[in-house]
Amino acid sequence: MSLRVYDTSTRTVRDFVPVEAGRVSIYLCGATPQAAPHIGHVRSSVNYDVLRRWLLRSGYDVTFCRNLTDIDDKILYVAWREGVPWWAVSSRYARAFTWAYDTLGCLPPTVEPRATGHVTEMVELMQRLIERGHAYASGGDVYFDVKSYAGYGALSNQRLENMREAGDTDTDSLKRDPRDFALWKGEKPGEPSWPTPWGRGRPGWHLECSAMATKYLGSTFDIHGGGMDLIFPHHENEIAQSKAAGDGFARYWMHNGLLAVGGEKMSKSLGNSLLIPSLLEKVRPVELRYYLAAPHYRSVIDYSDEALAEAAAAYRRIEGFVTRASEMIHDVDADAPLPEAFVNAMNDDLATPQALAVVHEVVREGNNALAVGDKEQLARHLAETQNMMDVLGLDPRSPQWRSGAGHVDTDLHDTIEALIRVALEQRQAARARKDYAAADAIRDSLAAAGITVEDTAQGPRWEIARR
RNA sequence: GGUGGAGUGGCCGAGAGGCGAGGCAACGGCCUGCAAAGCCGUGUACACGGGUUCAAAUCCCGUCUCCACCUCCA
Repeated sequence: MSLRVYDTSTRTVRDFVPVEAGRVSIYLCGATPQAAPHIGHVRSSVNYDVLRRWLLRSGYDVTFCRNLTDIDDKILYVAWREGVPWWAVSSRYARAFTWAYDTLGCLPPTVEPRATGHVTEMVELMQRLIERGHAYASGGDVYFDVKSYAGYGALSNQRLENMREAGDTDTDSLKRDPRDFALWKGEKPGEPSWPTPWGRGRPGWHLECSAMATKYLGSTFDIHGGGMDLIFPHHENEIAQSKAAGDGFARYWMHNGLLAVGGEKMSKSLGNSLLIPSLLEKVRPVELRYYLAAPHYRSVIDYSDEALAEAAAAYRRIEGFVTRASEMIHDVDADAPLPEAFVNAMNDDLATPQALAVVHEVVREGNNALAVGDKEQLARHLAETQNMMDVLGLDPRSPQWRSGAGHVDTDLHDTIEALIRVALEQRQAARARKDYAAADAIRDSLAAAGITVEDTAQGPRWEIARR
């Protein structure tokens, strides 16, 4: 079985067949950096990172384009409110998004284009649309004529007559139809602007994605992704612009489910955002990633501290096995085949819940191999576990997750190791003479210093305790 | 009003006609000097009411509740 994905435009799960064999092009709607990223933004990023890693593991070359909308009404508003230039606002929050993506272990995009760097491409696209009779300039603005494009509404499965008017400008009188949307907004005093054949102005929201996706991925490309809330109007409008202009555009549309709090969608405008730094006070980044990657990407995640803590516990079970097994096995085969059940799960529209069930089963078998000292089986189960977790961006042994709590990653490592060794030798001596009070006192002292001790068949082992 | 999605055991979370996904928690056991970790075992859950079927969480009809989108949004 090869990959099948749910395609929003057909509302069915379809076999994935790329335009060009062996290569996959993905466009992901990234952020509008007008505030710090919240957990919902990061969920989207993690979901598509898993898709990308799975395609890479499946042998594809992947071109991954994630845009940054660095100009829009809210950025201008924040800049006005703070009395700083608009580009200072978008740059500041763009850095915050990059930090969040990196912290969660998302691979950097192949290209990360910014809207303001692609005005030329937008102007060209508008010219094509006007020539073909799908757009018109009016009072400095440029609008898309929705009635000129018969497919309008196909993605979101809506009929034009049921749609309300577009509220994207405050000058609806300039529109031929109130449902027409702005491709370009004419210059206003105090706002940044760029020159066009129709006067100065700035991009509308949707145009940039059409212009940038086709610039970097070609007239027709494979997958376009984003949050469910972007289906309408954003993606509907992208399709209208690009297809009306003659491009083939995206062949598969994927949408991740939103993140809710208390049953309500998280969004900047509702003011219920959970920001990344505060979540990282509760769990480690890799545990947060596990929490976001474990449910199916199209389902709603209703955030709770308890569920986050459970996810962290589940991850630690896997991590514990990998850590203990790695002490016995030093060369892991990164090319070892993945369990068939895991492959089937991932190919089935990225069924990460079933994929993780396979991981847990392999971990159980691995723990049994560890218990009986079967190194051959242990090596196999360890390699399988790490390779499966790597597909999910969750391999505990990856450099991404090695530093931080649980690891001594400074030049003090040898010193600390030696000190703990001394204490453990004294404890072993006490145990040997059955002076358990002394042995337990040493263990308690180590625990107070943040070191947990476990006795195993191979002798005591220690770790820096999790917070 | 239009368009989608959801309701599963104490909790999270899959599945989509017949064998109880998986995890967390709990309880019992094994192991341990005691722990920890791990392993083994313990559950008869599918919003409600009807129906189809040898068999329904899954299909059909009806009902209730919740969420998202219908031009700010990932």
